[in-house]
Amino acid sequence: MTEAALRRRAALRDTLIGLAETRIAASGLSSLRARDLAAEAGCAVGAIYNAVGDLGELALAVNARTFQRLGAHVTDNTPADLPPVARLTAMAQAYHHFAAQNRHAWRALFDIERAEGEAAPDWYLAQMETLFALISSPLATLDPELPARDHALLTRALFSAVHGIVDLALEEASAGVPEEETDRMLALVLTRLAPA
Amino acid sequence: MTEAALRRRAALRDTLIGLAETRIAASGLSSLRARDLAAEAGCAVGAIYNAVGDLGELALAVNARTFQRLGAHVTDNTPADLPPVARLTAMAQAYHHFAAQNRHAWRALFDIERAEGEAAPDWYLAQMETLFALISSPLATLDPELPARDHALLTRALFSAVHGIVDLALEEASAGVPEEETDRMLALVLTRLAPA
DNA sequence: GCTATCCCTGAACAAAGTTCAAGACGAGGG
DNA sequence: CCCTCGTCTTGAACTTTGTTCAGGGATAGC
Repeated sequence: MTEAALRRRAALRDTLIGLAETRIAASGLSSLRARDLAAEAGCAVGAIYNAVGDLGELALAVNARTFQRLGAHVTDNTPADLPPVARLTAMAQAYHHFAAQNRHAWRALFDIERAEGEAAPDWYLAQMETLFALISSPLATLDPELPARDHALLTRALFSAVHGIVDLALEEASAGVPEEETDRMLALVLTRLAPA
Repeated sequence: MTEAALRRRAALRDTLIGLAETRIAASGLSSLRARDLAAEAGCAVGAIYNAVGDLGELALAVNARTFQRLGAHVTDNTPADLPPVARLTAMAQAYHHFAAQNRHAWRALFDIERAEGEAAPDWYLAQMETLFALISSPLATLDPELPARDHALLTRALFSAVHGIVDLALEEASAGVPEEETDRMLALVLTRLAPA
């Protein structure tokens, strides 16, 4: 394959990822449709399968971008000079706000179903580690006595707990649970979890 | 419609729910297919749509049963005479075990996507309340000073946190996270959350 | 300018949910 | 016992969607 052909292919790939990102942000993962994409990108349906493996791969590419944005958002909204509990709370609330403002894209992060027993892709695990690392350090400051094993466990647990609270809150946001309430929930839980 | 016809219809409905339950338990929500069901039930595809509204409704019926079983499992595996923190831990671990032993059915509880902005069905909310009530009472014992508002918030938050921990743990169970580790995580979190 | 290669096109295929015209069936009356 | 009428059942057809592929067209190398 020649240079120019490779570039054309890559360009189409980028166009498609961009379109997919917009679509997912606007209407969710399930609104990703091959024919729509082809129409928007001005190419034939078949061309999509030359640029990306299939729609699932396209969704994964969007998820990779979303993960980046999520990580950046949390980092940017977590002042470095806060005491540990406040830091953890700020991070959790930043996570919450990102999820609330990017519902569809955020949902898509967890809605892609892997085939039974298939492992998560490496970049996904790496991104998870990045988020875990953010949690890990204030926890260590807070409680230097904690055995390494428990520390790792608690890190994961904290992330999962925050994720669960945000998940169910947004699930029922239609039922009128206001965002501040969720923020208070997060603060409440983290405050209680924090002191050893 | 005559008596007998109504009974036949109800019988087919039950058959279908049973088949759907088995299928979902074995291979997950996405393995529910109209043609397969018809073949197994020994009827034509069209007949399904006379017995139940559509496949989504069938999945909801299965979820209602799963919710019953989940509630019973948690209740049955939570000794009444434990001190509050131990009670909460026992409940969380019972929740975890049910989810682990009934992965597909449990997943289906949360995998049905409601249309944007549509409220959850009443029986779903009622079942949630039942689970919340189980959590609420040991929390009250533990911390009678907590304002009612915070108490309600903390109840929801606790449930969500446990749910999140179980969810991510099972998600990555393929990556070799053993069940005991998750049980320890739950115990760790609840122990820390408990004392005010 | 020729040829060989590879890409793009869009029609076709394969699932899957859902609908519907037509026939079968059963209940009630003659 | 048979006819009639309404209802249920049937399975083919329609729809939507992802994916493939044969064939035409462009492009690179000579």
